[in-house]
Amino acid sequence: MDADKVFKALGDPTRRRLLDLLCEKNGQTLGQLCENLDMARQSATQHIDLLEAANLVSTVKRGREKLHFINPVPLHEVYERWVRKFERQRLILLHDLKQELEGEDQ
Amino acid sequence: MDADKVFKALGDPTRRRLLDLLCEKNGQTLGQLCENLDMARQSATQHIDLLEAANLVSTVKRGREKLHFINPVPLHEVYERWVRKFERQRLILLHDLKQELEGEDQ
DNA sequence: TTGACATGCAGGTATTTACCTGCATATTAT
DNA sequence: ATAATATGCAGGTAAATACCTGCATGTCAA
Repeated sequence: MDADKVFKALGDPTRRRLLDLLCEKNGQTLGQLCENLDMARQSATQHIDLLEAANLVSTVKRGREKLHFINPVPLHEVYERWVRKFERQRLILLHDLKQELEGEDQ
Repeated sequence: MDADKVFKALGDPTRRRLLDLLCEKNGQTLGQLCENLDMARQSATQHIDLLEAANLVSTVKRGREKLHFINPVPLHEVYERWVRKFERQRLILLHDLKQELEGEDQ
């Protein structure tokens, strides 16, 4: 998993919209996705290229069409690497912050 | 939660390193963090500003020092909004993809 | 109170990003 | 074969990003 590519891919509203669109209906063509985007098809392609580079979307050519599918694995890995670690320390960290802030008053 | 700010903040190795440093030892000063970064202090400040804007880090002034604390809440919200949704559909989506690919061969 | 220390603020630059337009290619349908 | 359709490829531009340097401000300690 390339955390950089995954987070950068997710750090754009157009690309998150694309993932949401594919969540609603998987396997859509480029044209179908573009209907919901309000930008030139070529621009959408560039966004999709980044999603593919982050391995968040896989594509399959069918004739002249390109079908797009979500790959949830990198998001799962992001969760394992980043979220769980923070979750585990969540209460501890909040406790530290509270103590530090209280220390300020004394 | 501003997904854009959170993901953009996470989409940079220096900022993820900062979060890891704070995970190791919460409440570090700017100077302490900079010792581990290999860039000008002013550059590190700009990264920290983005982490603060994304609400991933909170700071407290103590005398001439600035202490930094992790806030795990936005990561939790990112998880709720983005990861769980995809996890839920994980097997279904892989099944869809498998079927689509098999359909290609026929 | 003066010097050392920790941080803030103001710019400047090179790279990356997010768009676009124009044209080329490949596939399907008539 | 030809026209319509779906996508690919090659550039060009404006804005955002990630660095930097230089100087200002505020705090502590001798």
